[in-house]
Amino acid sequence: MADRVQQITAAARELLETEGPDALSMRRIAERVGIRAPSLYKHFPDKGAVEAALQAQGMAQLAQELEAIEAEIGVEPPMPALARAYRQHALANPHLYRITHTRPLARTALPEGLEDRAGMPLVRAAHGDIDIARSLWAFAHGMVVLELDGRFPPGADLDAAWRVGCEAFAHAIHAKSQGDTA
Amino acid sequence: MADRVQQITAAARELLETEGPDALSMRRIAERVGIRAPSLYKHFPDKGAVEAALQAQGMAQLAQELEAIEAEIGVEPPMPALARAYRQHALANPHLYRITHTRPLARTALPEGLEDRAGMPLVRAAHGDIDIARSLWAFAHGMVVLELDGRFPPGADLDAAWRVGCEAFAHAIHAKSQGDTA
DNA sequence: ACTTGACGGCTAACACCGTTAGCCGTATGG
DNA sequence: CCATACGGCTAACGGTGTTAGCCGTCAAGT
Repeated sequence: MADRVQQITAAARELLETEGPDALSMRRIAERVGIRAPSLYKHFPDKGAVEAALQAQGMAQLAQELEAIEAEIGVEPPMPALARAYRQHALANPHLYRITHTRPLARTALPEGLEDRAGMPLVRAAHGDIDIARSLWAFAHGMVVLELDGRFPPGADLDAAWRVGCEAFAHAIHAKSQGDTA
Repeated sequence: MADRVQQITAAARELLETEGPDALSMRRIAERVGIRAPSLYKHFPDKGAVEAALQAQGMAQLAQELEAIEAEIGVEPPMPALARAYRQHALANPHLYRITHTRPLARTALPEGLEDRAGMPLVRAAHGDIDIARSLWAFAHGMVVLELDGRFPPGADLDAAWRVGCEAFAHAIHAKSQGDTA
C-alpha cells in the first residue's frame, strides 16, 4: 500500500517502455495497479498529469546521466562524450525520451530547477555561451528524434553526422573563447 | 464531383491547419466533405493513408519553398537564407510540419524522388558533403521542433541561436572545401 | 462513545475515436 | 437487358478519456 501516486507512475513507466505509447491508457495503467480506471482520478487530475510525472522522470534521468559523464571525463573536451551519452539515453529509452522531450513541457509539475539542471552540462560544454548551448541542444535533439523516427536513409552513417556536428560546434566554442579573451 | 481523394486530402489539410491535430478525425474529415466516415474507406485504406497524403503535401511544399530561396539568392552563402526559409515554413504551417516531419515517413506513399528533392538544398549548401548536410538538417529540425513545442525558455533569443548554429556549420563547410582541394 | 467527514475504491455512463460488415441505388460496360 | 463495380449509407464493435454518483472504511472531533 505504498504511495499510490508512485505506484501509478511506476506502472505507467513500465507500460510505456514495454509496450509503447499506444498502450499508455488509463485503463491499462489501472489494470497494472490492480484498480479501475476511474480510481486513478483520485490521485491524478487527468492523463496529462501522469504523463507529466513521466516527463519529470525522463528529465531527471537524462540530467543524471549527463552529469555522470561530466564527472567521468576529466578536462577532456566534453562534447563527443556528452553527445554519445545523450544519444545513448534516447536510444535506450525511446518512448520515455519522446514523451519527455517531444511535446510541451509540464513545467509546473517539474521539480524546481530540474529543467535547468538537465541543460547545464551543455551550457558548460559551450563555455557558458547560451546561444551555442541552445543550438548544440537543437542539433543533438534533432539527430535523436530523426533517428528515433527512422527519418534517415537506411544506410546513413549517423556516427559520421554526429562527428561533424560535434566538430563544428567544438570549433565555434573554441573560436568564441578566443574572441572573449582577445 | 472532383476527385474525391483530392477533396478528402483538402478537407483534412484545412481541418489540420485550422483546428489542430486533435480535430483530424475520420468523422470530422467526412463531415467537411459532406459524407459519412465509413465512406472514406472507399478512397483510403485507413487514417494513416490520408495522413500520408498530408505528409506528401508538406514535403512538397517545403521542397518548393527551399528551391525558391535557392533561386532567389545568387552566389551568396545560402545557409542563413535557407535556415530562415526552413524556420518560416515550419512556423507558418506548424501542424503540417509536425505531421510531415515528426513521425515515421510513409515513403511508399510519397511521389518518387520527392524526399531526395526536399533534402537537396541542404546537400548543396553543404557542398555535397552528406554528413554535414545531415547534421545541418538535424540542427534545423531540432531548432524548429523545440520552438514549436515551446521548449525554449520564454525570453530565449532564438535568432541568436540560429545564427551561431549557421555560422558553425558554414565554417565546417568552408573548412571541408579547403581540405578537399588541399 | 458516537458522529462526521474525508479518502479511495467501485459501477454506469457519455461522447468520442478508428474501423468493419453488410445493404443498396446508380451507372457503366458486355 | 443484365451484371458488376462504384460509392454512398446505417449499425455496430471495441477502444479511449472522463464524469457522476454510490459506498465502505477509518480517523478525528465533540
